[in-house]
Amino acid sequence: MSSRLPRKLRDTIRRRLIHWYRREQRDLPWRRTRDPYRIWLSEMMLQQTRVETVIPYYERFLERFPTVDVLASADEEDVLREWAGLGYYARARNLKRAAEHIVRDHGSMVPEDARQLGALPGIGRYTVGAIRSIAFRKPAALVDGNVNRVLSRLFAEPHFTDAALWGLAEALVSPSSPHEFNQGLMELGATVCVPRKPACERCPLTGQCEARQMDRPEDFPASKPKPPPKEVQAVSGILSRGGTRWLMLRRPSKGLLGGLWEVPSMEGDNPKALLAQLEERTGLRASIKSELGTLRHIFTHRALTLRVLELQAEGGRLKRSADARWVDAHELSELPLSRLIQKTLKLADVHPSR
DNA sequence: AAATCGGGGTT
DNA sequence: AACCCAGATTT
Repeated sequence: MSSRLPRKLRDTIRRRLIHWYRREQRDLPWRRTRDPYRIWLSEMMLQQTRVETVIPYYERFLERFPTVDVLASADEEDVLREWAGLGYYARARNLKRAAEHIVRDHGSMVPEDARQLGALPGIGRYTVGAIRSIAFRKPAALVDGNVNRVLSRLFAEPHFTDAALWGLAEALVSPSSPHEFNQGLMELGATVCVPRKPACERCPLTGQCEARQMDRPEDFPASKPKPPPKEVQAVSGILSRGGTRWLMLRRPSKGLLGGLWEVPSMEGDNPKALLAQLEERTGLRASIKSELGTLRHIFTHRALTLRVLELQAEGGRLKRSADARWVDAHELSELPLSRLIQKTLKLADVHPSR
């Protein structure tokens, strides 16, 4: 693959991109540090998540978990709570598990070695390249959505294979300043070479860009048609005790919203089934007191229509369990809650308070 | 190779 | 409403 990249072109791209990045880079929190732990954290949060969304989470997370040792010895629930609202919660569980590995097996130091990094949970090919190039200044390549778009346009290739893309990235990466080159590629994709209406007049690589030459930047890369999210019905029930405590259940650790807390819920549109499941799981009997309303919530691959009911306690006693609790408004604020549950509680006029 | 896994900003 | 974001993991 590198054989198809003339050395002169490679050097021009490197030089122009790095110069542009030095001049135009945004001032972002993780660009003010070389602490590998902080670089790693930023990369985990930035997976499929925009810079502007991540910044406040990043700052708060580091106040609470300033070092890999603090993170490794923290409770998973506390880690999830700092992550709540950011999405893709497996990232937080993997981050915590990886921190434990690093403390136990690597003397609390984030490893430089690609194999050791890649063996950590939640760290794939992209994140290995990001940590090695940005934190350790190793000439490691990386490919993310931005890099894919920039390279596809540079070479007017609508359907790069992964192998071709990674081969190009490896051939291109600057050995003398890999951190600036890689971040420059991503920065360009994020601020100039954007998916729609790219600002080619501000691009340092217009002279090298084949898509620009064809005046068709938006044709690259070709986007694949994605199936629409599957429509799903669900029903939730709010059960309170004296209007001051509410029944909350912990979701299983794996799968959708794993490890987060929710009100009793189930798929389908059958309130009686919900009541039956509630009694089965908690030992509590309840009836339906009122309809609070309907919520619409879109996940990436699922479109949820949720009926929210107010339940009325009819007896029984809560089985002792780590996964079911009566919580007051303060305790509610200390549980990791997804956006969906935050919306559900709001609809029921239940407000977590610190 | 395709499906799963959140949430939100842009256009 | 469509698109996609500093992707990883499971199936």
